Amino acid sequence: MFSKTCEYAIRATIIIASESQLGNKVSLREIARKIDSPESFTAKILQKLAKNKLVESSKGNGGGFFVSKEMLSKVKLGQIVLVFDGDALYNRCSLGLQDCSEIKPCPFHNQYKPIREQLKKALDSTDLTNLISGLKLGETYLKI
Amino acid sequence: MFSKTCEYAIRATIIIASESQLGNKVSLREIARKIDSPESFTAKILQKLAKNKLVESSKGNGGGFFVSKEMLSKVKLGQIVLVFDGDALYNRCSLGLQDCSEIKPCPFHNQYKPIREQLKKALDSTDLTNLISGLKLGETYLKI
DNA sequence: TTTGCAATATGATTTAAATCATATTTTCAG
DNA sequence: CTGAAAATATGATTTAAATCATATTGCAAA
Repeated sequence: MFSKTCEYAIRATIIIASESQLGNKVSLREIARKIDSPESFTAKILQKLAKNKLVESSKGNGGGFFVSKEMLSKVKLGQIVLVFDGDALYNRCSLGLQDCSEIKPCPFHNQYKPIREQLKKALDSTDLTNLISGLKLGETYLKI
Repeated sequence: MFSKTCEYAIRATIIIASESQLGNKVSLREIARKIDSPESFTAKILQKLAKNKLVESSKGNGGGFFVSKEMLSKVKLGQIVLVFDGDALYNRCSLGLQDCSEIKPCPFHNQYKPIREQLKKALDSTDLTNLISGLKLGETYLKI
């Protein structure tokens, strides 16, 4: 569904959010290790996250990645997906037709529509707090 | 959502089903033209469809691709997706975690689960007849 | 039984995604 | 004010998906 890069981005953001709630910053090295992704690849992803203000970062000794308290509830999963995979998931015709729309639906459009809407809703209503709350409680996991 | 190859495959199958209902066979050339896909690429896709018995084919003069009446209701959209994209859509963790499961769900698992099930249901309950019925009525379209 | 049409088989190329590597800049601690 | 830690910037490589090209096989009609 999501690109691999996007999957990594989401996992990285969850790590950052999770640590931030404990008051910690996380370094690239630590994130890469925790999401089992090569460092230089992870670096690019984190840069993009930071540039798009989905996470914050500070350079230098003692620096790292983090999110502020407000961001925990403001940043939605859908925003991460949008940055890394664009709006294809939301708008692209499931059969790849250029002209597919409400007034000229493709043969699968009407069956797919409610599913896409449900997905959109889930992505846009899930914020970072939602994603990390289960982790602390031991109800959800982020291990490979 | 689907790979491009899979999208082409679905469109091709719809064309074939649609023509079959009128008693016609369709040639590779015609299909490629109608789904706006290069011939040699389309050829590979059609071969795979035929090999997996999702469509039938006959060689030689007057030959072409077609589906029998029974197949129109037996072949489900989900089967085409399975052949071309595998079961990733059904089983792969949305965050790419190997261990994600009901007992060790990832942070998005529970939100995603109902959506995936709805999608699975839609794919497995949509047969070729469903896909072509709207076309004849002018309610759905397959043009680029 | 030959000829042309049409599917089949296989391999090569191109393109985009994923991954890897290195150099630069910034910040803090000492 | 210097050195190490850390993010940032950019480019190269690898891998997989998508696309292109050509040769082969089978069928049916003339």
